[in-house]
Amino acid sequence: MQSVAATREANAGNGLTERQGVVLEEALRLLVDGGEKALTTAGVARAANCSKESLYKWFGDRDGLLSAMIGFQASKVRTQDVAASALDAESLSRHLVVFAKDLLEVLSGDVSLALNRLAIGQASREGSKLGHMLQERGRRQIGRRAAALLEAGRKAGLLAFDDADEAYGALYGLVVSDWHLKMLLGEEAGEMKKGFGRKAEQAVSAFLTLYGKKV
Amino acid sequence: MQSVAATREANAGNGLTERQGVVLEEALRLLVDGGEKALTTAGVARAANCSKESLYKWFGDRDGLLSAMIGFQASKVRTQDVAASALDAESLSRHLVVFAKDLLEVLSGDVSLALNRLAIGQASREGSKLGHMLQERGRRQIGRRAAALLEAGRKAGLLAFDDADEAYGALYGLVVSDWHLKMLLGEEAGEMKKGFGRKAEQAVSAFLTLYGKKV
DNA sequence: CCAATTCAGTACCGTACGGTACGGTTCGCA
DNA sequence: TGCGAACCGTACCGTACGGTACTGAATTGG
Repeated sequence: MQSVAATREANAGNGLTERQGVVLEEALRLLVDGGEKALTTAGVARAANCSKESLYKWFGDRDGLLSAMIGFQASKVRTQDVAASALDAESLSRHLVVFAKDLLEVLSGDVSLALNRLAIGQASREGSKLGHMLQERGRRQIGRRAAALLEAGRKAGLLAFDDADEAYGALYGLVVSDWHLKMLLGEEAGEMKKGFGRKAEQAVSAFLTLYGKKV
Repeated sequence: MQSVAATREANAGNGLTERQGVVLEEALRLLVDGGEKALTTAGVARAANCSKESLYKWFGDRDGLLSAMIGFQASKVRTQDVAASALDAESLSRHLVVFAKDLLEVLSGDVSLALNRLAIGQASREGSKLGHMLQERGRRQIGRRAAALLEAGRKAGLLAFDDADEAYGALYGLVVSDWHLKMLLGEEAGEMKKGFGRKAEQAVSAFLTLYGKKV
């Protein structure tokens, strides 16, 4: 995720130069370390060894910088699709557990938490532009991966549901419960991560109880 | 919830004078309307017709004001306990649906969303004091109500679970899914509220499939 | 009727931030 | 070698905020 290759790809996808990518990386680090309050234009310029003038030239204003940060980070996250072939009950369960663990890992990541906090903090005013962006470019991605997995399960006769969104909502809720909110509120994520594996398996087991086709 | 009686009770519980309660009420209104950025000391003083000096005398500093706002709001929410007697399968289900609807109503409330956004925004620095406070005085309350309900269901032989926290986590996840996050990110809550009833019933139905004792 | 307390209203101070302007430097290119 | 674009570093400006100090009015208790 943090590799130079991923960064370069993200730049290309957003029409950013490499230098600008480095600056955004540094801005994200500042945001993760100190929250929105630490994300000042002067601070970013100092940390990235660039001038404030360049920041305004590249990103317009502070909000433009925030948007660029979200877009930049989102374009670094690539979700590989699962081969829809050869699904049996056991492999479906395994895929679901992997998905659940990935979901928990993503949601508990430093940068994800920081960006969500940022967007939530700005949600009151300004029509929640950042919130929509985060929703669209972040959650939609992982939602599509889940939808594909669920659809494959149904096609293979292993899952039974009418509304895919409803089924996904149940899966998401069983996996995440209120952990995301707790982490957003500042609960130490370090100690929670140990329980992710067990939590993911329990959630998938419950999900299959609800939506798995009886055998 | 917004009645004068509730306000007075909240004041008494926190050692606040009536005047201070009015000020906090006004501060909450500012926060709901304009987010944290709109919650300036001068703004609160102007809106509440008090002096900044009084604000600092009563609450110490800005953080003290924020803490007082959370404590004030939390002490206005009273969760009535359910009579543990006369539980049959149908009444348990009904109670669970009511709980689920209440939960969704609370989480989608203006003040709740604003305070959660506030605490989340401050979670990066400062050891997330507000986050813990919100967690302790807000979620714990409703968590206890749910725990009591689940325990009553188990005592009556209607529910089967080993770990009450795990069962509550499943119930919470099924009910809330990712709606809370979406609302925190700024999704219009107005249109969602119509679906609360159906959502609550579906969630309870799923929960009973998982944890209801077979008959 | 007076003294003490409380508080509203305002003015004030230091600071920090967003945004702009400018001088100096590097680098690519003709 | 000369030229222009890009850019760093810094200085600067206006504003807004947190927090403090002061003044005058209202209230209270004796």
